[in-house]
Amino acid sequence: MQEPSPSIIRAWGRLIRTERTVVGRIEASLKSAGLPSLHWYDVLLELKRGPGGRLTPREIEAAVLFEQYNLSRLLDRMEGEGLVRRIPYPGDKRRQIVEITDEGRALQERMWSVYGAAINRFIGDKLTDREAGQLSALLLKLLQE
Amino acid sequence: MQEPSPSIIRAWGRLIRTERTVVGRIEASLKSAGLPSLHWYDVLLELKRGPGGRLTPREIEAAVLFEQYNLSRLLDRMEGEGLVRRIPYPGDKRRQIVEITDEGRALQERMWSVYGAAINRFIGDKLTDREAGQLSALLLKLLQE
DNA sequence: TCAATTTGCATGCACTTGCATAGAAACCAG
DNA sequence: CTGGTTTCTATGCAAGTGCATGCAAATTGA
Repeated sequence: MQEPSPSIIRAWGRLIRTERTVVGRIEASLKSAGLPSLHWYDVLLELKRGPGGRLTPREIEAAVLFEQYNLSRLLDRMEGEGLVRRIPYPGDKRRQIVEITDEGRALQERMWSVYGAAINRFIGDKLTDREAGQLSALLLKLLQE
Repeated sequence: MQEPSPSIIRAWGRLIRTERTVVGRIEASLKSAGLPSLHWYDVLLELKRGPGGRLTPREIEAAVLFEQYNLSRLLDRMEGEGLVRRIPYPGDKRRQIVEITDEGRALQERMWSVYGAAINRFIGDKLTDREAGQLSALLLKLLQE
């Protein structure tokens, strides 16, 4: 095997470590405010953005990169909390539509007030907009293919 | 709350998504080679680097950013597989020393041949060394504090 | 048109992680 | 010293995740 170059290895290590650290900090902010985790937020936000606050599980899955079975059970829990509602998909009985409830919208907003502040604190305060743009561009290269 | 700027939000989203995607690709490489996960590798590598192949759990924890209870149980499993050995810490009966075994070293090497190749493929092929350096520098800023 | 395949979602089971806390040893302040 | 505190590791229990597979509905193709 051709050894990866030191700068590549370093970048990879930093990517993992940084993600873990920043996610940890942000999750801690949410938790200490008594709010659920980022996964819940991701789903709520996607739904809110979807047409009429609705998406199919497959669409959510693609947007947030969860496994099908994990999303299925996450939706169970969120439905149990009254944050989303599953309704039948007209014309295809295999599929379903997930719709965000008013309660779900309210939670998304409450979460954003904490989450947004955490993003400011743990990212916004550390990078200029220009640097953030550079970072996004570099990360995009890794997503290719 | 002061809304985070769009470029900050975008960078944050990319960070999570990229990490998730690349980790997923690399884990898939390991799995399809019948090898254990990155967490195991991280522990093996830290130990191998430690003096005499030894570290305390706390040292490993700090290096790899695992939770104490998760590391404790991961070490149980690794010890069960004969990759690692726990030995008493002289002079402090609360503590312990974890030592990598020959089998552990062998596994670390087998994993690296797959892992290193995956890093090349999923990162090395997508970034120049110069870009990797820029990425590391930007991520380092996020780790500060 | 209908058998075979694919698609969408759910679920049993084992494994892993999070949380709280236990228990033992070491440390520290008076 | 010694009683209270801190440090280090382990663990019971609940929650979350991965894997394989199930079932039902839709789609495909000979």
